[in-house]
This record gives sequence, structure tokens and C-alpha cells, in this order.
Amino acid sequence: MAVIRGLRRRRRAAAPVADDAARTRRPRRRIRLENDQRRAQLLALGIQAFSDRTYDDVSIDDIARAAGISKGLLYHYFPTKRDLYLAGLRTTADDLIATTTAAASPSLPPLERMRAGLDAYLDHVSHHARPFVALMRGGIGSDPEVVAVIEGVRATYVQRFLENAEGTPLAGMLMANRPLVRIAIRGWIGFVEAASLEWLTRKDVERTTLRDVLVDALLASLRIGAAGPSGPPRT
Amino acid sequence: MAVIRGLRRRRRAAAPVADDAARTRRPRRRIRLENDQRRAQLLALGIQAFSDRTYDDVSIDDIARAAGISKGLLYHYFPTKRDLYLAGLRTTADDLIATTTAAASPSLPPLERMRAGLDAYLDHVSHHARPFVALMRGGIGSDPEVVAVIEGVRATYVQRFLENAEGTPLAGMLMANRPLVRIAIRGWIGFVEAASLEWLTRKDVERTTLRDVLVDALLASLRIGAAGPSGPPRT
DNA sequence: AGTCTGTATTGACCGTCAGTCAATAGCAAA
DNA sequence: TTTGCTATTGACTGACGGTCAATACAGACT
Repeated sequence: MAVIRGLRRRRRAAAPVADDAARTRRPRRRIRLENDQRRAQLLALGIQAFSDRTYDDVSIDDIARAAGISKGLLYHYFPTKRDLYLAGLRTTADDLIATTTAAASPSLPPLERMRAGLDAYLDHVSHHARPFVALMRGGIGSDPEVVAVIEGVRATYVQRFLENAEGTPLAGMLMANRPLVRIAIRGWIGFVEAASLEWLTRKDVERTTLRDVLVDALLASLRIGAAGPSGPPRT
Repeated sequence: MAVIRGLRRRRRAAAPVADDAARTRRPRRRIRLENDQRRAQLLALGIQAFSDRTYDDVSIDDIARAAGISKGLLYHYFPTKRDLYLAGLRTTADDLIATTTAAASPSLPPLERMRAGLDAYLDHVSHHARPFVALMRGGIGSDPEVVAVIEGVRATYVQRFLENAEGTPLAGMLMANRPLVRIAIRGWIGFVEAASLEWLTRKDVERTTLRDVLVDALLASLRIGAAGPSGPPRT
């Protein structure tokens, strides 16, 4: 017992106003911004804050102070702390999808397209490591809306992938064993995320090598899912 | 603007003491428990609470009330809400590892052992779905200690796996291309987790089938990791 | 120049919650 | 019965998320 750790998590800044200054301070000139600009500013600050610190360790007052506005105004733009968090999460997720979608041009042959998409994915991920990790870890665990955003990204990829496969010789195989193919694809996405995280922490593998591993893993996963597992050795 | 949603998340119970009752109530007999029993009770209640609700939606007062004790006592056992949460997380993680370890008897041949371990894993996972999902989603995002617990589980499996492979013909291959094999194994664990989650939500595949898929995926991953990716077609 | 008007902005305020601490009551040994 | 240990209480605090009526800024229109 008597464990010492724990304590308050947040540190307060020292008392901000010297007693003399209180007299001097003028009503503090308001800076008026266009609706969209303010919103964008707050969103950016929010993403940054939630990437650096835990959800609980970020206080609305902090963000308001960083933006140089009052807390009330922040609540005018985002009715809830959770809303601010979610808006940031959605932006991050949308960025990721937009980047990869742009790179995976439909004019490319399927496999080539897959490679281009993965290249963009890994590139984006390594340039936005903090927000990406925050996204994947899901800042507020098990919150349904948070889960929805993350699952949304995955679902988008699954769908995009199936569209991509359409017309190729794979298509028939994929349709034949639906539930298992679903599992295989979801599993592969889990593979990609886990491998990316591992790759981000120790960067001891070329990006192109990792990309090729991921492609190979996808093909293997599909083969297993479509044909069914080999099963234990028949004795 | 003027979005209506948001609001307070927690509901309060109606005023607990009728004014008459205040007079009647005796000082409420204290129930004294042995240190270990109390701790176990609170731990169990904590796990349940955090499995059902979000971290933020669980209040210490709720748990104390459910246990029939004062908040102060709860803080005697767990110095912080986060500590209670972490203790529950660790228990859940330890359970998982203990179950799978027990099932994967070293006396079995490697592949057989792998199968037994995965069977136990899937079995455990489907019987403890709520806490498992809560564990995987990481209740407090990006909190270093929470991440440490989850990563700990994965690291344990990686290590246990490498030990298992020792002495088999695989061993040499695995050592040859370390970084890529690491990535392959971590990726495969991501595969297992994602596939399990998918399997839990729609249970449209036999457990044994899934187990065999996972085994096949493992072998494929290792092959790719050890031999290196096939790479883009050499033209 | 004035003054009007819509809206971006403020700051004081509230209820709740995590966390603290000195005082107290149950139990076992003497 | 008394003593001593410790499990237990409950009142208290500071901070934080969230609310709201009042206010000051900017551009439009005399």
C-alpha cells in the first residue's frame, strides 16, 4: 500500500496575473476571425494536442489558451470536447484515405495499383507518424463513434479493394467463399497496421521492401481465404 | 450551429435520501473484509465496469457504490482511477496469456502446439468477448502504460513463438533475416487480432476453420519474411 | 462621419468528478 | 475489558467540462 505515484496529472501554470498588472490590463483587444478560419485553427490545435497527450491530459482550457480565445468560444465551434476530438480524428482519417486514393490510379493494372496505394500509405504514415499512431490507438477506447471512424477507414479499404478486384480473374474466387474472404481481408488489414507500427518504431527495412511484403501477404491471405485453409494433416 | 447533441454523459440517480430517512438511518454497519478479498472484489467490479462503459463514463463513485463501500476506501486500494483501470487490464491480459500457455503444451510437436494455442486463444476470446475487445481497443488511448500492457501481450507471443521454433528446421531461416521476420510476426499477430475481432462480430465461420486459416497465414507470413518478398515482376 | 446590425467573442458561473485526509469503528490478542 | 492495529468512513478541495446572457467588433447603409 501507500504507493506514492498517481497524483494529479495536469500541471497548472503559475499564477498568471501579478496584482499590479490587474490594474493595468486593458479589456484585451478581441481578434475577430472568419468562421472557417477559427474552426480550422481550433481543429489544427486539437489534432496537435491530442497527438501529443492523452485525451484526459488535454484540457479544453489549454487549447483555448493556446488559441488565444476564451473557452466559451471554443464551445461555440465544438459543442463538446469529444466533438473536437472526433473532428480531428475524422480529418486525419480523411487525409489518409484521400492520399492513398489519389495515388492508386484506376488506370493502373490491379497489382500495380495496389503497390502504388501501399507506397502512398507507408509514405503518408511515416510523414504523419504521431497523428497516425494516435488514430490507430483510438484516443478514447471503445467509444462507439471513435471506433466508427477507425472502422470506417478499414471498411473503405475493403470496399475499394473489392472494386479493384472486380473484373480480374480473382473476382470469382473471392465471391465463392465470402465469410472466409472477409476474414482474410480484415486480417490482412490488421497485418498492414501492425507491420506499419513495427516499421515506424524501428526503421530497419526499406519502404519498398515492406511494400512488397505487404503485397505478398495480401496475395497469400486471399489464397487462403478463397480456397479455405489446408487444415491439419489428414492422417 | 446550436447543435443540440453533446450534453452531459453521466446520469445521476435521483436524490438518494428522503429527509425523513436521514433521521432513521443508523451509522451503517461497516463490513470489514480481508485486504486481499476487498482488492479482488474491487478489481472484478472494475473490470466489469470498464468492459461495459467508456473510461470516462465510469465514475469512481459508481464503483464504490456498487461495492457498498466509501470512495475513500477504494482509493486506499487503488491510488488512482487509472491504477484501477490498469490493474484490470493487466489481469485480463494475464488471464489470456495463462490460458493459452497452459494449452500449448511443450510436449506437442511445434505445429500441433501452435494449433492448440490458437484453439485456446479463440476459445478464451469468445468466452470473454467484452473484456477482450476492451483490452484490444485500449481503453485510454495512447497512454504509455496502457500501450505497454497490450504490447506486452504481443511481445510475449513473439518470444514464446521464437522459443517454440527453436530446434525446428525453421530456426535457421528465421535468424537469417531478422528485421523482416520481426515485421512478419508482428504483422501476423495483427492479422490474428483483426481476424478474431471480425470473427467475434459475425460468427459465421467455424472456430476450427478460423484456427486453420490463422496457422496457414502464419506459415505464409514466415515464408515471406524469411525469404524476402518476391518483389515487382522483373521485366 | 455616424449608427445600425449580425455575429464572433467574452467571462462569470454551475455541477460533477477525481483525489485527500483526519477521524472512527471493527476485530483479535493480551 | 482494554489495547492496538488497520480497514473504513465522509466531509472537503481544486479542477475540469459545459452553459449562457451580455458585449464588442466589422462592415453596410445612411
